[in-house]
Amino acid sequence: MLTRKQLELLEFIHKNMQTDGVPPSFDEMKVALSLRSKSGIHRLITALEERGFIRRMAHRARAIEIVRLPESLGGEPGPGFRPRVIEGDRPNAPRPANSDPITIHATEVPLMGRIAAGVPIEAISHVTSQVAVPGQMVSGAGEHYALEVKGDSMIDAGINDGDVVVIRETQVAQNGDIVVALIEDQEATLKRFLRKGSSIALEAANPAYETRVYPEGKVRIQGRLVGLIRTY
Amino acid sequence: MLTRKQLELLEFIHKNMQTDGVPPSFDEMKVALSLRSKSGIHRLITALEERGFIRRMAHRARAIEIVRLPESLGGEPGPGFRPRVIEGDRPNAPRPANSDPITIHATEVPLMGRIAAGVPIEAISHVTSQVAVPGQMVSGAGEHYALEVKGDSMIDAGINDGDVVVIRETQVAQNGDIVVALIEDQEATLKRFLRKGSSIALEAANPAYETRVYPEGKVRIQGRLVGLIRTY
DNA sequence: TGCGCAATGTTGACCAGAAAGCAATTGGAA
DNA sequence: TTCCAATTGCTTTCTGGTCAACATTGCGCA
Repeated sequence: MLTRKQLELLEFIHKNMQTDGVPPSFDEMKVALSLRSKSGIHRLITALEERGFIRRMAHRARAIEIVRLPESLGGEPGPGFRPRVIEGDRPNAPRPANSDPITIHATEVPLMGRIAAGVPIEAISHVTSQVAVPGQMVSGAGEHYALEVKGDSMIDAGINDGDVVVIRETQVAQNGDIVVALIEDQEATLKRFLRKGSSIALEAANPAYETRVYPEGKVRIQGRLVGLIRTY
Repeated sequence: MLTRKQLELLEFIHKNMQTDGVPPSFDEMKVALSLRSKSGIHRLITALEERGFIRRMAHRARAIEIVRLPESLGGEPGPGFRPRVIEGDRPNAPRPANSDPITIHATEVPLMGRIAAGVPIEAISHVTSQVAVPGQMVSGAGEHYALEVKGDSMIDAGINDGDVVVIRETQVAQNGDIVVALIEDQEATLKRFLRKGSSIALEAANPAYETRVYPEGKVRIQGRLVGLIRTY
């Protein structure tokens, strides 16, 4: 599955994680493989990702994670590794009867009901079902849940009626974040968050809706938008 | 199940992986089996893949993986063997190490590169990685794949730059469907499909882009949009 | 014995990927 | 803003994989 160079790099990353605790930077890898340019490393990394040995986040320093090791290295990936085996049915790609379940990097989050993106309709209620989401969407810390969007007030942000949004639970938000906000402990709504002095503006992404401004105490952030899933 | 030659090749690949850590190239296999041509190897490899003994990626150097070995070679491919094990932990919800696999209704589809939603950029290329998608998105028949959207021409349809779209392979489309269309066998683009008599209009969802009309023969539908995944 | 057929062997052309380098740009973080 | 890491574009060289066409071998069977 891997070429010599790819294997060499994977070994190096693995060793580095064991000794240093962190993945190496591109420059460190460059030195380790005696290259003069990082772009070579970049390509090897891409190849490793494509082959499913590592996972990474773009544009993040040292954001590499070893997902599996080739048999020849025969070891477990890093400590704390808990593979979550997900039985994925893969339509039209019949697996040989004897093969193991295919493992997919995904997670399931609870669908907690609907959220208004126009006039607030109803507060977050109970779990209605589970939705699978790609793993990278919920990476990092925090609890996550999903909501179905009702209304068209966020349409200019590419959030349509019927979309499912994935929310990370948090009490804080930065200017410009799209958040789930609970207004006066009553109504939950999905809006863009803007702090203006001591008040908070909740701005729709649709000129037909007015921005509403509340004093700080009236609004509680419940979560921040981290993903969106739409099925046609 | 296997012919003599196929078994011989499989044995060689296995030995090679054990000693070198990497699968042999076609040329190395050619030498090992005393052949004068790689194409014989190509056929044997194809046969082994068909019979489920190996897995591979087309057009990739040394991209062979042994999935199982015939009983005559002693069963298991080796300790530590784990097909496609990919991390999928749920942050803050650790499970006991010995827990059973959790079944999630999800599927993985190959990410095939980028697609222009503005001016066509590049045709669909090769697999860059895999993305997990909710099961219901790819239900029904057909092969599926994912593309990363470049450009803003579908922005009024809620498809933004950087979104990942999930495509079901098909050669036909209905009026109003959003499709991946290959224009003059050259450029792939994501547009709304509209048939007007014997010509086909590919319409952007952004007033800044013109609708382009082609004679029927110039446009080939490659797939239909069935889902969208966005990570913030 | 000779036919059909599948597996195998060979050649050679062709194209794509792997690897490497340098330069320029973008993105994130301090 | 400044720094550093990561990404991307482009080029070159070499290795590796694909494919079509055709020849050969060996086996089962009428």
